[in-house]
Amino acid sequence: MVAVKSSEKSPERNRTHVVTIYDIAKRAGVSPATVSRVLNGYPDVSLKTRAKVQKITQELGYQPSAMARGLATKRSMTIGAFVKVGPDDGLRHPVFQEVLTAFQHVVGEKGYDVLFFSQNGPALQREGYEAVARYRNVDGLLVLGMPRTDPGVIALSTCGIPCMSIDLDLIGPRAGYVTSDNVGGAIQAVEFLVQHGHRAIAFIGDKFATKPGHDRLIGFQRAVQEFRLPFRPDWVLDGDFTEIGGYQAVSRLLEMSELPTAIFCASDLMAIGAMRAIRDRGLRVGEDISVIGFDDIRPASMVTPGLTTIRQRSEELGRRAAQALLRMIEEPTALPSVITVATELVVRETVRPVVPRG
Amino acid sequence: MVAVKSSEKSPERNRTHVVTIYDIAKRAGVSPATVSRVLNGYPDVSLKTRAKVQKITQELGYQPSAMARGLATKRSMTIGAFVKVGPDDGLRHPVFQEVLTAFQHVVGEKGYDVLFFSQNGPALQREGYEAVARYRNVDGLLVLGMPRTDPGVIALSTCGIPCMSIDLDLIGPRAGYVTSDNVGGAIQAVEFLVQHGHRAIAFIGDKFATKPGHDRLIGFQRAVQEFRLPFRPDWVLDGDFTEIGGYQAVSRLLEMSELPTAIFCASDLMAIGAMRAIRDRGLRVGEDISVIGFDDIRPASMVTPGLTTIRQRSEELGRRAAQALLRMIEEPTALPSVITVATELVVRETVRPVVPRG
DNA sequence: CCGGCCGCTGGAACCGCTTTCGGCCCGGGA
DNA sequence: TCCCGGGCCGAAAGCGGTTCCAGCGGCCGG
Repeated sequence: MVAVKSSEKSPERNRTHVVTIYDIAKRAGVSPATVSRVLNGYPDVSLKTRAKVQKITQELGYQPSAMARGLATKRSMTIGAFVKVGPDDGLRHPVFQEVLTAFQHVVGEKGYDVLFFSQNGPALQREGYEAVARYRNVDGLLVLGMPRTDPGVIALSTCGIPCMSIDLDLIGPRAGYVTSDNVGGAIQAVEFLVQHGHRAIAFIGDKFATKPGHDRLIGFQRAVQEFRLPFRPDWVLDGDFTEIGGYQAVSRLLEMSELPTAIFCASDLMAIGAMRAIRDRGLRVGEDISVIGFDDIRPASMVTPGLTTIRQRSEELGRRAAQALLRMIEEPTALPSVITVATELVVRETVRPVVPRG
Repeated sequence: MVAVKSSEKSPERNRTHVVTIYDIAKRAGVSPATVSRVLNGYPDVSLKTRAKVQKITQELGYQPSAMARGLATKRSMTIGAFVKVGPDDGLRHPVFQEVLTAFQHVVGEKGYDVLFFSQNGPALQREGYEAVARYRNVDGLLVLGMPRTDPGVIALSTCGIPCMSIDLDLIGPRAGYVTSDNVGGAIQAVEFLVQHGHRAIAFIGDKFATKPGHDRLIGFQRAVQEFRLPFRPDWVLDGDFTEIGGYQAVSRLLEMSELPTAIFCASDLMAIGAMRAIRDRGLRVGEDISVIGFDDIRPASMVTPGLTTIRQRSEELGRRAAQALLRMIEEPTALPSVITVATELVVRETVRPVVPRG
């Protein structure tokens, strides 16, 4: 009898039946529509009904379902993120970490969660970026450090989903981006070197696959021109934006017959590699060869001597991207924005006045 | 006429109507059920129908909807992640980054994406962790570095959703965790110090809010006992697991009348702070005072002298957590596992043989 | 020759929630 | 007194899939 009773008279307490708004409705003697209304805070419900529904909602331990809601609403309160993966990239890259935390913080306040797409998943491999984003029904997209060489990534700019990218110039009707003033920052770096008497300056960059790499080289060249420095093509090397790459590039550089007095590395990681290369060569960084980096990642302040560098305001990058994205999501007519945030010179100890060579 | 035609004769091409399996079904002259079957690769569909449906699916540019599928299926192919936020935590913490990338990599292969819950969102604040996880219908949970002081976090261990945590001992019917062998690692560290003749050893830890902090202290104490070292309570200090905390703790330490010959820091960040404090005090790290850290984060190899430390195999932590989680998700009867992964000593330059004091 | 099984397919009931449309009731102005 | 408008609420049609169940025809064994 007990068994019968429990399975017939209170079917809503069955096994693991999740409680729905129908359960609430039945128990409160109202319609599901009304329950939905109070749950969503619509105004046109009498105080009495509202109170009753809320009470029962509590009692039953009701939990809404994002999937059901999303299906009906066509909004998921989710931001999808494509972030570059690689040995020194993605979650592993200090700049990106800051960007991401800041980003998540501001979208989080509005109730969004962020979904990291796995880039080795079968779906992405087969269907491509846009398909995955659409599949998950994300309200917006963050694209972080992805290479511009991937056509699938470029396609995101025209897919209609609001989209902000960082370090990649995706623009489209619903796509904008934010980036540091990389060329300005590079000029800043060279200028600082020049102020210390350096005129023989090498540049370590990347294969120009990334926008920052490209822009920083542009900035370097522009500065060379502006300050009428000698330009030596064999002094611009590829360091792949990694520590080891920087090490190798500078090792090669130091074997040349004629040496620069300063090295501008387009990333701190490369700069740190460069510093090691210099030391391994028996030279002193600062005294013998000045080094300046770019990014101002955490380790820059930890190494000795402290790395002078151009700081990216990563927290601001993330914040601005988030704000712009939210705007695009919330007002369908909002135009996409391209935002560039200024860099700032942080001087530590790796740049010293040039001393005349023997 | 044209207008009429386009709005009456081909309603499926209306505005932005997303194409559904019904559209495919109609066009292929089959039922939606059949379409669903071929889309999901069920075997019981004739080759002819299958081919036709696939062709039309292509033509129409059909995209499935995760929300609809999830609603019907009760699976979301999503792993939810709660990761600690804080100035030196979460995405910003080097160990966690490795863990996360590895984790995402392995779950990604199985088609899962990972959803980072925003911890400042209104929902989480109001409803709590479990509610949010349930709301999003995640198939599994990753809990990373969350404090054990939060009852909401503890509750996750019994919420029924498969759950793996790292650096936090959540266990329950569907909850396990993976952690480094923190006490073993700490013993390893002390042992190495002892082998170099050190007997006066200080310990910098945290407020014991975190499991790693707690366990490393336990390990330290156990080692002290084992090697019959003098135990000085005033030589165990709180460094808050941050660089600045380590700096401050060691600064205080160095003002004492009697100094240890070596310092064991329960994290590399603190160790790096410690190194700076030692230098600022006019002492040389290594020569005057040895330092050993824990974690082996990237900067550990970048500072000079290179930091000797106990490495956490973070990549393995993430991988194992992912594997265990997948197992729990895929086989409902799988028992939760608690996994501990061994640490490994990496010797660089901050530990030197003790020299007798003046 | 007939019953039954098997391969294939369609019908339809969900999954849990939102939202439009309209109805009911009540108060107030004409 | 009648009508209109507004506050409150219910019915029902989706949103896009999945899956159980039943049905149909053909083939095989008895």
